[in-house]
Amino acid sequence: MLEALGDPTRRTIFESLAGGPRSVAEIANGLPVSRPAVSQHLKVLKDAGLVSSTSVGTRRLYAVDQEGLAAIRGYFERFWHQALAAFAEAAEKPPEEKT
Amino acid sequence: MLEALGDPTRRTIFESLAGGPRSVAEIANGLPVSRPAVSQHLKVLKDAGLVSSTSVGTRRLYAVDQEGLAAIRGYFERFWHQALAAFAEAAEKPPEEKT
DNA sequence: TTCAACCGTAAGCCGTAGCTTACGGTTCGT
DNA sequence: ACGAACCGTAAGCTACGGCTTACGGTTGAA
Repeated sequence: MLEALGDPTRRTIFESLAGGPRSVAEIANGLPVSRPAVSQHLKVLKDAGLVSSTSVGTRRLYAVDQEGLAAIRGYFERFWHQALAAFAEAAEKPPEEKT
Repeated sequence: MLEALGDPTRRTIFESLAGGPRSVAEIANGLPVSRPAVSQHLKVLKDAGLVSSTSVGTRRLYAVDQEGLAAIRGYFERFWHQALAAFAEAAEKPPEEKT
């Protein structure tokens, strides 16, 4: 899931969807890559559950998937708390390593 | 920064640091890769500002960098709110596209 | 001071991710 | 019914990322 956002181009595409749904051609304009490339990236993002698509006429509108974004948010939230807890615990028992 | 967490192995390493500081050899044990590989991954994570290291004797203890983690957390937090705002706005004016 | 433990870096190989071009399928307009 | 607009997928090339092996440097112990 995070590997989908690892690629810079894909992350740019994802961020361009934050302002609302967009079509493939719209996204491709303003990007230094071809339209098929964008299409492939969108497929990856969709498989990762980060975006959703709806057909409108001949166009295809892509938008950020709320659940997917929430999942990532939750991931880092948990990570954050866990790291804080470990840090606090290590602050109390300073010399206690070796395993 | 997110591209550092794109690689699965690197993400595993990062997650293994959530429970507290660890040495390179400790991390390498339990992973299906060699120690130098772990070392290289740690370098990437460090350059990305996600981990920090301290020398203890001949060992090197790596730990998650609070600031780096906070930065990522903030990134998704902002993204989340922005996406919500765009979604709410789109819910009011249904037919209003074309740019 | 010599040996062992622990680690970072260089060199090199190999798989794959990302890009482009080319093609075929839908859908709307005329 | 024909053409144009919009898009997804296949094929193929290239660059790069991740891994291993090999080496050298530093620290602590005997």
